[in-house]
Amino acid sequence: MSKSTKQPTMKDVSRLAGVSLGTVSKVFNGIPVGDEYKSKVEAAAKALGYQVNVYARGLRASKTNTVAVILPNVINPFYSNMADYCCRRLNEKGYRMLLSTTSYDPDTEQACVDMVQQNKVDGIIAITYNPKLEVNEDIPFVIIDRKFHANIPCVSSDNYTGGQLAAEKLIEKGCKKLLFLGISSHVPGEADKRSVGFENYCNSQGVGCTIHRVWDEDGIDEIFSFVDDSTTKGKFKYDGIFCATDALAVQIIDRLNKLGVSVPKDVQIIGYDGIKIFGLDKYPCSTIEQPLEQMATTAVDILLSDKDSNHPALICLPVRYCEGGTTK
Amino acid sequence: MSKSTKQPTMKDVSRLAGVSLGTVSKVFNGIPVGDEYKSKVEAAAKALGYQVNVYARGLRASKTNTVAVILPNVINPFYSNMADYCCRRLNEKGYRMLLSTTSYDPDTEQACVDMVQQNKVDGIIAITYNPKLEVNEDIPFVIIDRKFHANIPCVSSDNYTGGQLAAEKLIEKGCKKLLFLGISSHVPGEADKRSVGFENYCNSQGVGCTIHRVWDEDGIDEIFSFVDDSTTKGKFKYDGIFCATDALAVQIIDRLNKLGVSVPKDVQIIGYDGIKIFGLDKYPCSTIEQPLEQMATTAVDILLSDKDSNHPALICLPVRYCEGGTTK
DNA sequence: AAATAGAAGTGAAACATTTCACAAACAACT
DNA sequence: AGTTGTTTGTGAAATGTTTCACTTCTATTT
Repeated sequence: MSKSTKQPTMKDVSRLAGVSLGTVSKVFNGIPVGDEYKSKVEAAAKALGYQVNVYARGLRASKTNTVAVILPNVINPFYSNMADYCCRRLNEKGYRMLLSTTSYDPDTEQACVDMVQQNKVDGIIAITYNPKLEVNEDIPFVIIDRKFHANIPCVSSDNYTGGQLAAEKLIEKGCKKLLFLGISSHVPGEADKRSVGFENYCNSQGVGCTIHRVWDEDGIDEIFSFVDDSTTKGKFKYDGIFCATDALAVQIIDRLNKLGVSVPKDVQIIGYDGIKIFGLDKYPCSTIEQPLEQMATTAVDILLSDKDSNHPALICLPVRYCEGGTTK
Repeated sequence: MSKSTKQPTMKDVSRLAGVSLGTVSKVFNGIPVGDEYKSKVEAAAKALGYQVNVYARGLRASKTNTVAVILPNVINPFYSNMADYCCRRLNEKGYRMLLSTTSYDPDTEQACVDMVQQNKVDGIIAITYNPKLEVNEDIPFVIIDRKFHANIPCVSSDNYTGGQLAAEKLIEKGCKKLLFLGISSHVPGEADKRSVGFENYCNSQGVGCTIHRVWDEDGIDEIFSFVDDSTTKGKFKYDGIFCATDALAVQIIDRLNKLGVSVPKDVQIIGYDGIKIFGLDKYPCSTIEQPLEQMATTAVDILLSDKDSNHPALICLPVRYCEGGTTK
């Protein structure tokens, strides 16, 4: 192990290849150069084991080959999957990933964005809920799940259709009294459209539906008491629930079981996300699955694509319904 | 939004503060400097919104304030928790985290280590299974769960005691015929001690135990067929199982249920890891919990501590037994 | 009071790259 | 053949830090 010799520099390469510094630089930046020169440089670089110094490059040019990914955390499977897929795609494209977690704290979010901006990363991918985030317009930025600013592309799943789909499935499976359960942040995001799609579809089919949404500061207890209040002697008022996330669905199922309400016999439940139980290759509940990998890949590709080739400001990727045992 | 002016440099700060460049540098590097100078510099820096340029610093010095974390992936909760806790601790200490995932591929692992070394990160934390990884001895390196080299500190949970504890609990709860199930990599790691502790404790108590371990290339199917073969008409040969990981335990439980064997009535199961089901604040099975946060924190602290203050080469952090409904 | 050691500030050099103005070579066109 | 235009290589300048050899200043000792 250990090969602790000093790294060769471009100067070493240029000397060995017998060409100028500028030519070596061109070769490594894909700028056209005569074939014989190019091969001389490549041979010399290989012989020396040369690799560009990221810091020197970062200092002089703006090219750092590093992209920052900013997420609330990386424990929640939705975020960690996102991080994983982003990392893979970035590495494929020759980029490194700088990961920051914010714990949903607006100050931390701003600090991350600032830090990352002044460190001249080549771009930022973020999931953030800070309504007044200050971002420098001339650094590539892609945001996930929230339309934040006209000029900043947003990648999300097709939340509206997902909501519709949930309603369609529950109705198809015989539900008559539907309920939506969700926890919202005060910052409007794309996920809000889930309940809208759900409600609209119910109305269009003449099926009654109740929307129960709480603010995140109230926490899940608020929802639990709603569920408790809707239950009398093991009978639940509704026969179909659409939960805004799988995590919520799992908790609701747990709560209902404790109340003696059986899923899916007494009430059918559909979640949203499509996260699999770890290890097992199955869903913890019936769900509307988001194309996580495609979302991450799309975010990276847009970020890294030419700034001028203007992209749609909002990219909704298709969702699909997945059976997970909590519907009939 | 958007404040797209050029970043101020140290020169700007020195000009505004009326001091030399060197003094400004000292202030930002914690090198002693007269109080009045210090406050002048700090005031000027604040007024200008100055922050050091990471790339210039990385070029000149070796200090980059960046640590690379190399993991197989960040989807498996064990790894993603690790990444999350490492990130938090690093940020607390003023460092950034560069995350790379390897998919267990030795070439990728080596490539990550190389890339990261020549980019002069300040240190590396890794979980890797590459037996002949080449690492440069003079870059701080901490490895998790595998004693890799005499000079490289390893952080792990106390696997041996964990194995003993699992045996103790199962025996205490009345099991007479014990079984260990595990998937091993060909590269010896700390996790191998789980079965050793388990077996030794069984022997010391005169309780019969079977160790069934397969190589990772055989995959879980090998274990499934062992389980199938040990079952006749809904009767399972053993009454207590210790699985090397929770992920495995969950799958075994699933399999046993399908065979008509009931957990924990017919057979009790203990896993290892202590990962919680997402969203829910409970364990998917009874388990030996690793102190994940403490492991991450310890790894970071050792990495960042003085190189000279020599640490123990192997740090085993304490585990504990957690009830998860798959034991009586 | 003089001498000296120690502490603290200074400014230029060094770090490894990219970029830019320029030179050289060559082709094409009158 | 002379002019023009295009392409391609060159080497110096520039990027924002840290470091280091000096200088200046203060305090201590005799």
